[in-house]
Amino acid sequence: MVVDRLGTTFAALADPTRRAMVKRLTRGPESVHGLTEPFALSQQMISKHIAYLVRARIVIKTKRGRESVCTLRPEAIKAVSDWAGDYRRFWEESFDKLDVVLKEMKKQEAKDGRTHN
Amino acid sequence: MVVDRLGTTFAALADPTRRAMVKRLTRGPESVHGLTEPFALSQQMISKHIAYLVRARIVIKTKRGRESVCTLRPEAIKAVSDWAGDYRRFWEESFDKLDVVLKEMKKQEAKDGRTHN
DNA sequence: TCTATCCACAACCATATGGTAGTGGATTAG
DNA sequence: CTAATCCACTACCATATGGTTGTGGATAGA
Repeated sequence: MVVDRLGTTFAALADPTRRAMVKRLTRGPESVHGLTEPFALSQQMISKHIAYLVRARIVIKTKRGRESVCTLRPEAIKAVSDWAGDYRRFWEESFDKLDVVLKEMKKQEAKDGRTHN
Repeated sequence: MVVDRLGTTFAALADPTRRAMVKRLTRGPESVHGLTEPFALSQQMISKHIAYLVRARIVIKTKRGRESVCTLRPEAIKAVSDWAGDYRRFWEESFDKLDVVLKEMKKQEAKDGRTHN
């Protein structure tokens, strides 16, 4: 896997559990234990998932007493948004074309007097 | 892997080769052969990568003669954009807070008369 | 001090994926 | 018809990851 930074970010976000963690962390920092509760997964798996998020720089982990507190780094998610934003024009054009096609089809249907089903 | 639809999309986009393919496909549909040329990868690997993109519904493949033509589906990338957009408010708030912190630091520096380096 | 809690580390297994090599079907060009 | 091109399919290997189990360190609370 020749995975670059953005690729690591995408890979980390591919797992629904990790995306749920990210969502939860938007409410504020949370301990590993706090992140374990809603997920019905072992503490070890949660730690592993967090490790992936940390490696992708989506989350920062700091020790405070016997707890490890996880904090969300917004830059990583912004990078995803920026990447997708580059394709905005493409899909907007595509949807415009699709719109044209749909209108053509409707016209055709009107001529045919029925659909192709 | 309990990967849902969006997860499959993220996983497909984790590979830089596949993201490069997506970029190329914004210029219009392309045959498998056409996608092979710029990547210095075997035809088999390109086919595999395309298969992942197809499975994630990012690309549609249609046969035309002896060629398979790949076309980009903008909806999939829009889904990524929409996902990241949900976090927009979070990171904008975060950056505002960061801004405040930075200004506080500058004030402090002015008082100290020097930086902490 | 003693115990419970929070967490990390290691070993282990199954599966998905990145990558190579070989082959053969289908279509196009000569 | 024959050869070259485009592409899919299979087998094979190495590694990363999802997941479990067991364990032990460190801290907080009694």
